[in-house]
Amino acid sequence: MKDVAEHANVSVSTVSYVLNNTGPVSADRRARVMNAVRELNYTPNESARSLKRQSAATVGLVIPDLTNQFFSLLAHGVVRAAALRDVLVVLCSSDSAEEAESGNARLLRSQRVDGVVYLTGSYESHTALLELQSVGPVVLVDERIPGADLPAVVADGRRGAREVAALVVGLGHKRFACIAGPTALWTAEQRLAGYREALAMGGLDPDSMDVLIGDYRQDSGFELANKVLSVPRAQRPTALLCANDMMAIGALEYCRQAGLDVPGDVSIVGFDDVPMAPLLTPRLTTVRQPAHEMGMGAANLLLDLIQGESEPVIPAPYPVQVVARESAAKPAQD
Amino acid sequence: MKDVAEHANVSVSTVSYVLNNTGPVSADRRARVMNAVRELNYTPNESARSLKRQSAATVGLVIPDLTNQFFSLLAHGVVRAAALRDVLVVLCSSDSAEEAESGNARLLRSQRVDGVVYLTGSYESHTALLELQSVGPVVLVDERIPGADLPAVVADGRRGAREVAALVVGLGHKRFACIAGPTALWTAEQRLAGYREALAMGGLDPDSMDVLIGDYRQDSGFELANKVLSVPRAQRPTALLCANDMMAIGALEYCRQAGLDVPGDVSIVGFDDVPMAPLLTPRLTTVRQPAHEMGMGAANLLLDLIQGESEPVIPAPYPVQVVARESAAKPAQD
DNA sequence: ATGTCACGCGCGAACGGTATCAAGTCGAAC
DNA sequence: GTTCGACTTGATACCGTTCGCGCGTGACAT
Repeated sequence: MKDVAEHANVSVSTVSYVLNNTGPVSADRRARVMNAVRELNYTPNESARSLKRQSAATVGLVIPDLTNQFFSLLAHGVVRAAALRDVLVVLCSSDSAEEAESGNARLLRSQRVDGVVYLTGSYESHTALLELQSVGPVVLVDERIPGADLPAVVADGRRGAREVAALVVGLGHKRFACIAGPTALWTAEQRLAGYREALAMGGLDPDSMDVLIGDYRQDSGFELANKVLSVPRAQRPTALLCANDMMAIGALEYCRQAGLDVPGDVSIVGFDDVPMAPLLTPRLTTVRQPAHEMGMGAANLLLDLIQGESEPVIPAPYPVQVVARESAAKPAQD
Repeated sequence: MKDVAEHANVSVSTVSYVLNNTGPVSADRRARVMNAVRELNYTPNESARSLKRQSAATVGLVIPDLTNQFFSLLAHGVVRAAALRDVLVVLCSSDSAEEAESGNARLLRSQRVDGVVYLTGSYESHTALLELQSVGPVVLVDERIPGADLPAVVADGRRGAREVAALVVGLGHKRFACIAGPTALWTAEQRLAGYREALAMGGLDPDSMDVLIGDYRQDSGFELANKVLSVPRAQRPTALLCANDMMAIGALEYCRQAGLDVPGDVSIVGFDDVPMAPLLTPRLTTVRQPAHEMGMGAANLLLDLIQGESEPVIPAPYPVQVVARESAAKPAQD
């Protein structure tokens, strides 16, 4: 920068002024500076900037499982929105407990990021989250924590669940089972509530539905499907409501291995509408969440929060849409 | 830090010494400092550190398409390995041309990252890459650039392609078509070469194979399958070699829509073995690349390069493994 | 008992910017 | 012709760390 100043015959402050568009600089000096910058191929040192400014133009993104396409779509949205505002994104995996802990804890509190977008997965320790919050803004995605009122970007999961379950009820199913998400998770709870509402509205007893708790991963979908479906046909549920697509995929896989026909023997629906959903056999009936938009929304919300200008405008729940495919159909006539 | 020093009745330099384990410090002073650190809940300011040290303990990761599970697995490997060495990862999408350009260019040259792991996708502008290289180490993953001798982490794609093609040849197929990757990509070329070798070894004329150039995305797989398969049955290839799984999935989807049976009418194989591959119908025969390991390998290589101590030990190509499933079978008897 | 030496420790100067504030220039108005 | 003010510009302190030096003190050898 000193070089640039010399080269342009001005002082460093002037260079700073033109680079940041702060302070008035006459046209010719500005031009001289710009030329010098170009000739010297100069780029400001961001470390120095963030040191002085006490902000890093960087946000953290903690994500439970990149393999879940719903999360990668979200991540992409975050990266995109951040890039549009000239902000970098550092990626943290919270796949395992240690990763979550070691990574997140030291992350924020070292001035390397100005805030974080937190996608919460199956594993949960809210303490880590609250600790994060003490250092900078945190926005939650696809989750909401009842106690603290953290800004959160969510979709209308309850409604989506209700609608997709209503669809299945409308098909004539009577015996339901549900592979739910971790009870600690608000969204999981919402979806379950939605399912039950739909049953009730369809004149069915919500309590008759078998509820199994999964962890949003494919494996647990497989195992729980095994548990709930490997019973005599007469007691077997004819419809399986899965709280996300990964678990639905696991359930589908179980059925395939167990020789159960979907939707002939059992209807299965998921939640999220990951890109993979329409590629399965049968194509998965599910509820579409606008993952990419939610990611962008979260990033923008966080950045607004950080800049602190517009006070936090927490977005309304994003609309969801049930997409009916082939994995749910009329139950076989008994 | 000054607070810590005061609180422990030592000078700031002493604090720095104990925090970095540099310089000799007596036991009791060290203890006092540690206590003060704990009591004050102090964390060093990383911006200041990187300013002084001229390094950021951060690497960049540029990735073409997070939705492709092969890439997300790789990304996870990179993040994991980096975390193990206390290094942050900033994520850059090179999904579209502008993203690639705006993101990458300013990324490295601002001292915010010490190097980058570059996953090259379908879109390519080597110029951007070379520019990156002028500022810090760059390691390529799943790609190699003939001209420049960049350190690269690759799998033995040629061998994998040869073996999977040999498998299909062994099944008795005679009419082959291939949906290849972009010709600009070394790995794409390697795989194609492998396919041709296998044909030759099987006594078939490699030039008889129809080669279509895709871009590694699902859509192009669909379209090219359409192009090559929508011909009278007698001329239709009985085996379709796809240079990655996403395109194979597209091809599978085309067959489904066109009413073509796989593998009855046409056998299809992919490359990568993404987690989704065994979930398709039919389960996709493909070649497994150790994506996670490659990601970790790349990160470790990059970090070695950055530390500059051990001179770059470019790893040998990672072994691949053909995994035979159901999408390739004997051709129908004519 | 005294001179040396090594080991611990603290001072102060960078690292590369930003922003405050005082100084300087110039035109206009009295 | 002088004063005032608007508009630019430059010098400088500081952001939080790291690290090269030099100094003081204890131990050891003579």
